[in-house]
Amino acid sequence: MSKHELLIIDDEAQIRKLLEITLHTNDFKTKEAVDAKSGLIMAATCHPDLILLDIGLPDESGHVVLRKLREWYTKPIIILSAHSSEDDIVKALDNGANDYLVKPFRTGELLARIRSSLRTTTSEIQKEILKYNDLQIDLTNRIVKKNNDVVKLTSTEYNLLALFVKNEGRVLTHSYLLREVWGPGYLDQLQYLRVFIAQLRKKIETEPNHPEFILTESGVGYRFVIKEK
Amino acid sequence: MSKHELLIIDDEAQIRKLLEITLHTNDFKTKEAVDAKSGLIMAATCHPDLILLDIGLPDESGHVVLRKLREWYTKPIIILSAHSSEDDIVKALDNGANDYLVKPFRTGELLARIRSSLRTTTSEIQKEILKYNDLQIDLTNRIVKKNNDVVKLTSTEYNLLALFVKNEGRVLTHSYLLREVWGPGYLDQLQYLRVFIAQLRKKIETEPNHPEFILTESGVGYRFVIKEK
DNA sequence: TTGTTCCGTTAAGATCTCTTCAAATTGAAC
DNA sequence: GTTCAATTTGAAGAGATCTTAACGGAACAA
Repeated sequence: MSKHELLIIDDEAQIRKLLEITLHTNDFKTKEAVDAKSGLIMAATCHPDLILLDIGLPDESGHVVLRKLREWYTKPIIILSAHSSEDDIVKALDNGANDYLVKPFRTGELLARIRSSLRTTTSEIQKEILKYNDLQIDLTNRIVKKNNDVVKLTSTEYNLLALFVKNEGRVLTHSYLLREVWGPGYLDQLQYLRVFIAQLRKKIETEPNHPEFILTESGVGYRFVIKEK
Repeated sequence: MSKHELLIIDDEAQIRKLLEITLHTNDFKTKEAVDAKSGLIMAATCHPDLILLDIGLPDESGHVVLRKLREWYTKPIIILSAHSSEDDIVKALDNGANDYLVKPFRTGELLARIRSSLRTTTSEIQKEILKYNDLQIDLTNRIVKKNNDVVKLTSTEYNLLALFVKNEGRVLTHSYLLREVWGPGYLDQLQYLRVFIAQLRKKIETEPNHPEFILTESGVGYRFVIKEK
């Protein structure tokens, strides 16, 4: 689980401290800003995964900050506010806020709303593209490229490669690979593995007979490694 | 602006009536269900753009309904509940709810939260008209053109194409396509998919037997790609 | 050296999956 | 009910993928 970085924009030191402690104990990283101006700058420079924005800032209304952020910032913004009037809430939500919590808020609820917001916006986009020298693997789109050319893999070849990538650096035994890719009924079909390893190497290795990525661990299995150049 | 269709799952006739009136005057279409069982069936058959779910249903807990919905339903779910305990809220949000409103709620706020939820999940395609070489797709008006001639698509064909366009470059598995276009009860009707892919290709591809846009990923699904020329 | 074991490579046939066409069925509009 | 368009079903052939088996090479021990 990669740590999400949140930006807190709030002028009250007490609230910032509370948020910081709560968020850190729940595995989030935080950045903090005390007013609108520094908040906008910090959002632009550190690209947080989510912004907690106080609506009552000293230098400028949070509503204005929200509009300015939304000109370019597409990730979730949760409003924290002492005002609970319907007008404020509707205005904030229509200006692009993802959620609105009235102070004093319950920390458990805040955390759940943060998780919910992060979930909905990262599940769609969350592009997981891995690059190993001239080999590039896009796990969400199921695309593999070698020297920027798309490599056509069959479904079994892809499943095998994905398994290797997810266990980079680790030795995967013959039986583990067979079980995961073909199923528990194929534990003795070692030959399948040999054939498919050969095919994969032919497609993704620069020199298939001197493999750089898929190494043989004789008598045990195979290992996918990345040699940094 | 195309009308969004919302599904209301609530056992109180009074609330349903209130929601119906509020939503209709704000340009939403609604469907209604009075208990968990009919709610789940209706969600599966009419594919609403958002679900308003009461947590206190007569036949089954809303939490259970929420979990069952989230096994396949990916669009927003907003919880309406008489309970305001933090436990309930956190549980619902962590089970996949996008928002949680405590009854009695303010209708203006509800509407703003609905708009906010719909915005985040449909914001992907803001471009009005998409142009891919000689293929042109207008998602807001449901018009598709090939070489500037309007292509007549049936509703199923269009839904399929729209789904591809929204997920350009990504492999969409057979089951995903079947679930999104036909519904979760059609996961084994692979043949439907094959027939409709063929029809779509005949209509939008220059050479239907050498597809340029809709590519086959044998054993997995299909992928919509744009080859920059 | 010889034998053994493990691994890599290749290619042909078997099998699974996809495409295509067409007929049957459904459902909506009149 | 009739008509028409759309969807569903079925079936044959084409295509892609998997399976199998045969062979050669490398590593290692006797």
